[in-house]
Amino acid sequence: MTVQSQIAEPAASLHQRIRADIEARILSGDWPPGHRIPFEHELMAQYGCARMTVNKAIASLVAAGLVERRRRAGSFVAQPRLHSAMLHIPDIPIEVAARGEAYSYVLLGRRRRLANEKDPVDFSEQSETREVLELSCLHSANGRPLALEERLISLASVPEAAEADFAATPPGSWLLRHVPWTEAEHRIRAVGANARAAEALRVPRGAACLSLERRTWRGGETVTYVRQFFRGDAYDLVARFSPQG
Amino acid sequence: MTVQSQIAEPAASLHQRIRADIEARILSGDWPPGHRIPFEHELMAQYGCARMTVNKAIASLVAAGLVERRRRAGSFVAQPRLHSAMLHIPDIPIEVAARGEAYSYVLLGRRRRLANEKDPVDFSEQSETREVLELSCLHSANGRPLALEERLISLASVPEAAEADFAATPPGSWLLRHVPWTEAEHRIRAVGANARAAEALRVPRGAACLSLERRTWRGGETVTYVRQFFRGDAYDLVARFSPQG
DNA sequence: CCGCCGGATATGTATAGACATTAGCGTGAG
DNA sequence: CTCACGCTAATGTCTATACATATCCGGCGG
Repeated sequence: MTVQSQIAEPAASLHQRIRADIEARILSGDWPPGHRIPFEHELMAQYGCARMTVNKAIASLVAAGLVERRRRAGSFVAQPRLHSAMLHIPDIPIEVAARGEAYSYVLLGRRRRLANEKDPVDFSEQSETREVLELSCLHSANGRPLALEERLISLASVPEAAEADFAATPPGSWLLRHVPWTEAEHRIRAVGANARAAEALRVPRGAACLSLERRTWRGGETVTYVRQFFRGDAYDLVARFSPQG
Repeated sequence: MTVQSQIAEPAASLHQRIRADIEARILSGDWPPGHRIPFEHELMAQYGCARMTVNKAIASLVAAGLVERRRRAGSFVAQPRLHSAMLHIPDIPIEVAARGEAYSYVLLGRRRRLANEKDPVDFSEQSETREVLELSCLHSANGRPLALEERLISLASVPEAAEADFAATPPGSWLLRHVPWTEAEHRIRAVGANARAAEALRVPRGAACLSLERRTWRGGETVTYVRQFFRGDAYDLVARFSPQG
């Protein structure tokens, strides 16, 4: 439990400040999923305010899905939800299993190197080392190639990744479980298979593939960049959503 | 202003009931965007409760993006936001214009007919008539074909569509502006261009295209089904999002 | 006719207290 | 030792009140 040393934005109202303080603790990983946040009466004492004020702050965190409350037990940091109602970050093994198919996976390459200008993401902002882990792997369902994945992981953001066994666990699944993220961007395109993808996916060159690029941030820091080529005939992305969050 | 004749769910708490009542008025179109909802003191009187209770109800509608409040002026139904922070329903003319390109559009076909079993959506649940408007059109940017669109509009849900001039306004843009929706589902795939798409988009057969299928509902009722084939080399979908709405 | 100013008004925030509800936990009975 | 029961601590809801703050609107003066 670290000292309350957050940047402490000049939030307008007290309940916003309380909310921001708690949110910062959660997003920083200081309070991991499952952690019990202080009781209302403790926060009341800490901030010297009425319970309604604390309640309003926590209620907005509940609305945002960051916190879950249980009577008598307390309020807890929610488990990160892999499925947002919107377009989510798919965990391929889980998706394949959900369709009742057998998932398999091969690690094709693993290299530790310095980031350079040709990389599709700029890792240099965040650290001088700029070390990245470059991985490539192939996901299959029922023995049939499904997706070729090429990934960069920032070792400045995720030093533990250097020791992870990506021959056993796909890097996407590992990251979803070990690294909280605050923002992501998908870029989805249809492309013809290049030589490398054609060979890995066992399709003719030029066959339609779905290219899914994703950048993921934690705070302002790039965590990972991934590009996945899916066989066009074997995968589709589905997103169900409403006009307002 | 219709009589309060909603289904009136057995909501647990008073502020939830107030919220649900207002939400129902908004989603039904009874209170259109821009409409001023009753003042807090009016709702207080109507429900015989304290202002904090009304306030809590309206605050949750603000959080959901359904309502905007202005001091001294009152609370208003928010304009539907075309861009949610997530994957939104793209309005192609606007997207093309935003890239600084010249948008053009041709209506290729328009037919009024009965829905049948071969349609990718089941329109039969909602009405006996099952009449649909079948449209096809081509979107271009700088004179270059961008997307071939095939669409079904339920005339039971949107009778006004029968009179709309889809030679002048693309059906997607018209619908976004005229019909509120409560839920949508995207299905995104990479496919090789079929004969029809190849000709319209002026690409070789089998060239990679992004297929975007979308079903849109209002309440439980299907409003429209659309399938768009984008040239793979001319379009990509971008979605930026956070773990929780 | 235009612009400035002040009051009225609706929302924004916060308080202190009250009662309801639920579920964790310890205790006592079997 | 185990199970059931009841106490109690936590959240859930609501009230009545207070003051702060932004802004629309009308009126007054130039």
